[in-house]
Amino acid sequence: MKLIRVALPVPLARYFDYLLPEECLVVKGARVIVPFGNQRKLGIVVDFPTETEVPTHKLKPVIEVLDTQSLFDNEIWSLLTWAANYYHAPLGEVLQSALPIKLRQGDSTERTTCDYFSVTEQGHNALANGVLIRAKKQQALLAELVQLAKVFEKPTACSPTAWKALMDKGLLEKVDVPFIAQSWQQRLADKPICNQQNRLVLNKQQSLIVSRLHFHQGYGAFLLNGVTGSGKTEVYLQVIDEVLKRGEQVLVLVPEIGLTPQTIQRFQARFNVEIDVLHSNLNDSQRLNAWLRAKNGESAIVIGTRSALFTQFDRLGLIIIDEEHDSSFKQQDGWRYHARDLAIWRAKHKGIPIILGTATPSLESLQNGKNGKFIELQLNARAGNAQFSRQQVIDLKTQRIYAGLSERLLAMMKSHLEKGNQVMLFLNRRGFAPVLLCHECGWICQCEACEKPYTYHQKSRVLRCHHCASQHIIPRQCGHCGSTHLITTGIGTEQLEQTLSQHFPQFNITRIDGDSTARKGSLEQHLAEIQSGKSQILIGTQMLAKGHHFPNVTLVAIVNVDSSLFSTDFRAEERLAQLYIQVAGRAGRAEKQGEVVLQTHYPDHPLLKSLLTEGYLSFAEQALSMRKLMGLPPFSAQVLFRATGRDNEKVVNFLQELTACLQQIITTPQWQGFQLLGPINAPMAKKAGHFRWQLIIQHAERGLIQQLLNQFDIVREQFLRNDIRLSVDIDPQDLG
DNA sequence: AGCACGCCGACT
DNA sequence: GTCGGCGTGCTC
Repeated sequence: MKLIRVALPVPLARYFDYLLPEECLVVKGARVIVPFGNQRKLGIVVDFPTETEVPTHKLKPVIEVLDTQSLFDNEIWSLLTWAANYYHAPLGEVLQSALPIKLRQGDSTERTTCDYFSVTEQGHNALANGVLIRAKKQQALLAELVQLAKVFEKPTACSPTAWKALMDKGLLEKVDVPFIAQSWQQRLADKPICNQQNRLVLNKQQSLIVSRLHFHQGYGAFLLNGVTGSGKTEVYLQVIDEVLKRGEQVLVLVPEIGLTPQTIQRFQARFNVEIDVLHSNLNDSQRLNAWLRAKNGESAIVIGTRSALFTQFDRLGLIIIDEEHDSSFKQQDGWRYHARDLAIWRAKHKGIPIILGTATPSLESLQNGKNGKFIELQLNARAGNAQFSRQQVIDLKTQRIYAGLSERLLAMMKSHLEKGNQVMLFLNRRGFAPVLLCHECGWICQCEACEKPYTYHQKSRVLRCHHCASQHIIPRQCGHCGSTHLITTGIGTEQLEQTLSQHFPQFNITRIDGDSTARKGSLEQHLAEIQSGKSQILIGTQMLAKGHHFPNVTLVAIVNVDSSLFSTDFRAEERLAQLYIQVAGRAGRAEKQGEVVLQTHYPDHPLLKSLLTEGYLSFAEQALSMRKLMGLPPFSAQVLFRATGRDNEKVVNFLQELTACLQQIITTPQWQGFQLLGPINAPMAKKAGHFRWQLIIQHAERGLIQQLLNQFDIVREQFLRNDIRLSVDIDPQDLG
């Protein structure tokens, strides 16, 4: 019997050893099914130890070996092992998160034939005889399908009910075609890679950048700082074109909701090559397919969000991160990796260029530009003759306010709407009102589990906790004094919608937030309403700001910026500035003068002033010097330890012990310069019934933090307890 | 993380 | 009497 060491998807910082019959062959990176406690689990083979510390009677044999080859090529294996190390996450979890769900469940990596279909003879007859005359949808679909090749894959945009009806009637059948992998170049045959007629003429700045990237060899991180509308996408497309011509593949990472149909269409219209878009509504088989296609070199371009970073390629030649500053590139649960940072690592080790594009670079990336780690490229000429938006700050102190809207803003809205234009309002609070309280005694109706006020939802007539998603009926009486005089305070998107519908009854309103888009496809539906001009007033949370182009919006307002100006999170101002610039870019495209409005009680706030009068880069400059003064990132690296548990006392004590232990380590001279911030209450001190405390470790040298954590990993075993959970977040983005 | 074992409260 | 709550401990 041989020994194999297996990484399992459990949050334990260790591997498990199993017995393997001598005659069984298995390689590193293959999947195995193993017994684990009284369950079976799928693990990845990571090593072949010659001896083990586990007493022999505890060793169990492997149940099944699933692969004869590793599922991970060298490139991705070294990325994942490095990442597991850097983010102090169990390798088992990291490896599995890089596989499509089907492979995590033990499915075969063989390409199946089940995705191929063909129209039967009956189908052709039915179409000719007009049998489907009363089933218009089916008729149309079938007519479309006969246009395709004799054997085809299921079209992505097709009604599932019509498809099923055709299958059930036997007009359509699944065919078994042996699968033959074709590289994207073979598939392309003699068609050109790029549809030249769709190419736009580049301005001087754009062509300089394209040729600079064209002549670049090997690794290089390019920070493409392009103001909204300056033609970033065209630069991407032309650089991609060059890479494809060399026979190499391209990976494009986009933010979570930035994957707009418009962007995808633009890629598809430009290139004749195979493009896989890792959409949120792909099913597991489609994801597996896309994963295999990229690995085998069948697709040329892969576009996807964060997790698409772990796609393997036959010949990867370029990585693009669009909207580089976007916080959705940081995974917020499980192992908390930053896809942008890992993408840079990947590009560096692969020796290929990476483009980080944005109109509002993160302060981290700007600093990397200054210290020479990134090459900065500027695009500041707006394409076409679109004008810059006019901006205005409304001082709420002197204004009468209706549901958060000043009289002045209402007047501006009226004038824009009456000219037939659209108006967009941002408010970062969904629901009707964030607080329900007693007018007699001040009692606040709050969620027991999180100790935060319930948000009042008027339409669905419930109280909802936005931190744990629990619901509560609306009480008729105060829970403290019994008074029936309960009132709401604060304003949410729902209330804004109500107030505006009273104010502007002649206009339609579309609201886009987590509540109105919870149903699948409803976001797309709402966006279509806006696009078609069916509604004129648009209300939304931050999610409305990303990527969508609404040419008829001429007035954009951020209803309240004050909470961001005085936040405990040092990144809040940066995010506000990014939102503002993104939003300003939404107004006044298409030759119409746009207006952007901020409402605040503090119009003289220095960062706000520099943002408005001198623009994002000078805001960033000022924000960077403040960060430097305070020793905050990017001038230091941070690690956040978060402890959670049911018993508040125990959690505090635990984290205090841990802090004391770290304190002990860092008092020696070799560990100078560390700062321990905490233990302090996490911004969400109680969430879903668990108390949360956190500790931030900060040091100017990233390497030293890593060394300390490695040192600490040894001691960490002693801290393993089951009533308290400890999570580690390297380079935390959200201190909440 | 899961899952089993184990010990105390409100139900047929 | 038992069903089931979650505290504690373990997984090669």
